[in-house]
Amino acid sequence: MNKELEKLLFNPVRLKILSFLFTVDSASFKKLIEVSEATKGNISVQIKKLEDAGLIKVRKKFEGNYPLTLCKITSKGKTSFELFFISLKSYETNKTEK
Amino acid sequence: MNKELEKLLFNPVRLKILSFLFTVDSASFKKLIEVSEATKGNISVQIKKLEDAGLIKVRKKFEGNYPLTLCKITSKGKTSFELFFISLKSYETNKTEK
DNA sequence: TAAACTAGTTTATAATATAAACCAAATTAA
DNA sequence: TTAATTTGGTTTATATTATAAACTAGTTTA
Repeated sequence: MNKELEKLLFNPVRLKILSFLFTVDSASFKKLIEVSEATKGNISVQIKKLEDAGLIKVRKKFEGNYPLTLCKITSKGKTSFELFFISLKSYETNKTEK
Repeated sequence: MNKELEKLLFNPVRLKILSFLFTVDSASFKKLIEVSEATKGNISVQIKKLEDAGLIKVRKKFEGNYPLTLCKITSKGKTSFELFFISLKSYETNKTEK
């Protein structure tokens, strides 16, 4: 996994978003606020970063009268998420060598 | 695990340092540069942060004619490191719920 | 029609990461 | 012997990032 990608995912808010999208495949802006416990402004920025990196796809539409932002994980997002945890393992396994 | 601590460990360089100290119990500044692949300035700052948080203990002495900075993980550091990975699990387990 | 709410985005500021510059002393080379 | 280089760091300047606050644009309610 490349450095850029690791840096992107080494952030609680982005990792929570991606982690959640891994399970549900699609979620609203509102839901992501709830899941990540971050502010709206923060979520807005982090969604954009994940989108720019191609890890999620964002679709904006209207639900009734209100705007609705829907986020979906991409296949790149899925493999990146998995790779990230594989790379984390190398930190953790030190524990067993104590 | 509290928010401050999580934030402190949600950083590749600091996590690598702590992770390594978990295995060896004591390491030099030089060794930590090698392990973390970060610059001297960066390591210097991150060591201070880990020390301020009480996760590592730093001892400065002379080895022959040269200064030598030795870092050692504290018991708080050990439990923090373990707790951090336990909390990460909650992100990762989403994968299985797909 | 004014107040409050929804669903966001933008922006200002504070915090952080990092490289670069620096320091003090030791070593080596000229 | 003195100038250049190396060691083992620290400090600082700058760029990046995170975040809250302010804002946008429209909707609903009273």
